[in-house]
Amino acid sequence: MARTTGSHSDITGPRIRETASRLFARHGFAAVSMRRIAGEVGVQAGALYNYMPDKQSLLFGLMQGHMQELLQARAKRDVPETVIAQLEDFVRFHIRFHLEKPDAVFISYMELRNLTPENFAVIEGLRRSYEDSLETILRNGATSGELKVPDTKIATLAVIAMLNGVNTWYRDDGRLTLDEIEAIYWDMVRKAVLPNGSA
Amino acid sequence: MARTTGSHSDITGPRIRETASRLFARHGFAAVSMRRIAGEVGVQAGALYNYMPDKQSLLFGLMQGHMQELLQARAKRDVPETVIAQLEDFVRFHIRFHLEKPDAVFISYMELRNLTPENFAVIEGLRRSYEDSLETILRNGATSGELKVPDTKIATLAVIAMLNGVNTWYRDDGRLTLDEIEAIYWDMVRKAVLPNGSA
DNA sequence: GTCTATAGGACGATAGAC
DNA sequence: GTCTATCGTCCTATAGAC
Repeated sequence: MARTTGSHSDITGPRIRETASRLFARHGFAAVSMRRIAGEVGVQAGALYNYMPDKQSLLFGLMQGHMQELLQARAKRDVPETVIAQLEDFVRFHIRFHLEKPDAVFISYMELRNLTPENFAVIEGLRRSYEDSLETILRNGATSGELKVPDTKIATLAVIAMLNGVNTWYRDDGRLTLDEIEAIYWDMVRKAVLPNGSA
Repeated sequence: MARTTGSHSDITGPRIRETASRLFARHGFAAVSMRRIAGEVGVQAGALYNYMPDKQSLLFGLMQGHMQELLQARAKRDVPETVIAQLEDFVRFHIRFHLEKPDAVFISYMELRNLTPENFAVIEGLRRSYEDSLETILRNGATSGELKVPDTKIATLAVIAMLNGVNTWYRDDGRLTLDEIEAIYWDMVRKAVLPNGSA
C-alpha cells in the first residue's frame, strides 16, 4: 500500500523535534526561526504547523518531554538500602543521564524565560519534584546523623548545581572516562555532606 | 552655560547600559529589540547608535565590563596567608560579588553563544583567568597536603558551579542573611576539598 | 545628541492548491 | 502532508533635518 506522495508524518515529526532541540541548544530559542528549523529538516516552514500549533508549543513540548523522561528514568531505579548508597546512586545517575542528553538539558534550564507563565509553572513543577527526590535523601541522612548538612534545601541545590556543571566542560574525547568523572564528583559530594571527620 | 537642547550624553549612555543589562537578563539578548531598549530609556531607537556601532557591541561591552570588574575586585583583595584562608576568602568574595550583580552575571554566562567568535574568545579568556585564581589555590593546597582534590581542574569548575547556583535561588527578602549563606557554602566547599577526616 | 522617516529584510503564522 | 504565496508585523541600521 503506497503512501500518499509527499507524506512523511511518521518521520518528519521526530526530525522536527531533534532539529529544533539541536538548534535551540546551540543558538537559543529566540534566535532560531521556524524557517531555519524547516530548512534543516528539509521541508517548508508552513509544513511545521502540521505538527504543532505554534513555536511556543514546540519549545514547551521539548522541555516537558525531557523532564518527564528524567523523572521516569529516576523512578525506575532500585532504591539502595542505605542513605549513603542512595546519595551515590543519585550522583551517578544524574551525571550519566545529563551527559547523555546535553541539548535537552541545556534548553531546559536556559529557555525557562521564554516559556509562557502557564508553561513555566508546569516545567518548574517537574523540576521541583526531581529536586525533592534528592532533598529527601539528604533530609533522611541528616535526621539519622549519617549526614551533616547545614541546610537541607540549600545543600540540595548546591549538589545539583555542582553536578550540572559537568555538562559545561565534558567532551566525548576528553581525558577522563565517564566512570572517572562520576567517581571524582561522588568523592566531592560525599565529603561535602558527611559529618566532619567521617570516612 | 546652557547645554544644547536635547543633549544628554552624560546620562543616556549609562542608562542604555543599565536598561539593556536588565532586559537582556530578563528576556535574553535575541528577544530584546533596540526599539524596546530605547523605549525604556526614553529615546528613539536611532539615538542608541550614538553610543555604540551595533547591538553586538552593546552585549560585548556589558560582558567585558562585568568580567573586568570581577577581576579587578578580586585583584584588590589582600591575600590571606594560609591556603585554607585563601579558599575561604575566594568563596565569600565570589558569593558576595555575584549576588551584587545578578543581571551582569546572568548575561555573562547565558549569552556567550550570541557573541561573535572574536568577542567570545575575549570573554572566555577573562573567565579563564578568574578560574585560574581559584585553581592556583587548590593546587597549592593539594601540593602541600592541606587539601585533597581528586582533580584540580574539575574541582575548580565544581566549586564555581556550586557557588554560581546561589544566584538562581537567592532573594533579598529570603530567610537567610548573606553571612549565613556564605557560611553554609563555605562549610560545604571546605569539607569537599579537605582530606578525609580533617577538621 | 536626538529626532523622524525609511530602507531592506526576516519574522510567525495562515490560506488554499495539490 | 507538503507546497507556494502571502499577510501583517517587527527587526537592525542608516540618512538627513534640527
